[in-house]
Amino acid sequence: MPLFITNSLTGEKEEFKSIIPDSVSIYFCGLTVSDLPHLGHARAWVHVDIMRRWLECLGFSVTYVENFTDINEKIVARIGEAEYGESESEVASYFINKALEAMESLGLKPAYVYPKASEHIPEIIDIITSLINSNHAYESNGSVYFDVGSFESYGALSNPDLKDNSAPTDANEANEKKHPYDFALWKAGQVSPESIAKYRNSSLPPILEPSGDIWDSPWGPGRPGWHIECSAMSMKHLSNNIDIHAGGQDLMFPHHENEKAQSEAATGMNFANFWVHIRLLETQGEKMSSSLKNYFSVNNAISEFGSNSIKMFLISTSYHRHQTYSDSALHEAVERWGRLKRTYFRTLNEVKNPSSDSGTVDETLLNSALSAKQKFHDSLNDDFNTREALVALFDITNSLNRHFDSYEEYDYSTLELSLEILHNLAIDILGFSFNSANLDKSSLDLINSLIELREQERSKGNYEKADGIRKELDLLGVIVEDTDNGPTYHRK
RNA sequence: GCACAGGUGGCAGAGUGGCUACGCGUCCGCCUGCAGAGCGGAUAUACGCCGGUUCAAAUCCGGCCCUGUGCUCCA
Repeated sequence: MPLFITNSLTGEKEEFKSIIPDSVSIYFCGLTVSDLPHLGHARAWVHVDIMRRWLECLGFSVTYVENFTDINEKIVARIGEAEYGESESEVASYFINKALEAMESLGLKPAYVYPKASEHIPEIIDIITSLINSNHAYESNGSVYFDVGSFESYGALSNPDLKDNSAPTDANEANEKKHPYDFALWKAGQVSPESIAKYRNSSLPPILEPSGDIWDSPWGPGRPGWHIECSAMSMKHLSNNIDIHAGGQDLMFPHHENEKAQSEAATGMNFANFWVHIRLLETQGEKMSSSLKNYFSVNNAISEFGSNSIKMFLISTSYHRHQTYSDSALHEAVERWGRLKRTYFRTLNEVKNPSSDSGTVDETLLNSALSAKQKFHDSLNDDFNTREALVALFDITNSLNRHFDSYEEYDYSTLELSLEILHNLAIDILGFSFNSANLDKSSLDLINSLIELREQERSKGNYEKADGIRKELDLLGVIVEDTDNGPTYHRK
């Protein structure tokens, strides 16, 4: 079964074909860095990370680019707040570092490059100039707007009602534009105090002077529009025609619609062949977002539940359906991850310290492992259905546990094969990590001697002492479990 | 209002014409010094509403209701 991806442009699941054989370009519309990344961002990241890993697994060489929007009124609004910084660029780099940290703790594969809007002003000016020259854009009072009427297929992605002349538009821009849907490519001057007032923390002194960084341009000093930044970065770091342009569902209009229009008007080429939109994470009936102040930051979530459990939660709903955050859903994810991990280590410990080999192949286990692998592949090929892929993983864990509980002697060759499959699917493709942080040698020695001591007490029947030691270990974050082959432990 | 996506058991969430979803939770049993894990079984009469097509509909068609997102800050 070949890979099928839902293309927002057509609304259909389409067979994926890359522009260049064996090579895929992906651009992901990254964060506007005006706040800490939250679980909603993590959801998009984790799903795109799996898409990228799966394409690599299919044999494609993937060039993955993810930008940071570091020019934005919301960033300006936070100047002088807490330790964020005294200028737009300082605030932006503070939050960029936070985002990069969050990505690392989520175990995401790094992008080929993380371009920043502020470092692409010459490219942005070049595109705007060519749009003006080809009559797709016009200058007005030192600002430049894209002329929506000049681009025939405007609206193909999001289907807005262009006849609606009452469409909401920025009051300050209304007089400068020919059509309400025309959008700014370049905005004259700095950010006005009024336009950031609503984003400014009310406990802070208001910013009274026009502020934010500005750059020179043929139309006078000003700032680039939001949409043109991504066009410039995508074209520079990938090409004029890329395979996949991904982002959150909330970016479809106006951001992606406008990116597509201006890019295609400028180059005459299809900007992206596949548009992929990740549906949003909701909490209590509304989307999780910085502006609604209902978010759970990635770092807080990870320190409370651990990176793997968070990932388990986020991929337990496929990317093209929205997901609801709740405590019980998180709890379920913690349990699901625990089940996967425990079976993995149960098998690994057995394979590392084999007892007697049955010498026969457990056909049930073998077939289950092989068909689960196939099911996993089919699931990801079916529009990256991560929930179905997880089902395949649990098919393997169930078969392994059943094998252990059904026989006295084990089929080690199939155990090893199953373990290898489990490792490949869970680690290489879904990006989980079975290795908890490494302990230093003295901690390991301490744990081992405590476990040994507990065994001695147990063998003497001193269960009270043994349970006390188990409790101590628990406080150290170490869970001891007694099995037929002696005690094992894992970290919380 | 317009556009798009959804509505599935206690929860969560796959499934696109006939076949137990996986899981979490709850209950019972086995195992165990205990705990945990695991296994076995049970529970859940599930498919928003109303029509239609069909031997057969959660699945296809039509209408309606509801939810979310977007409609110039947003993953």
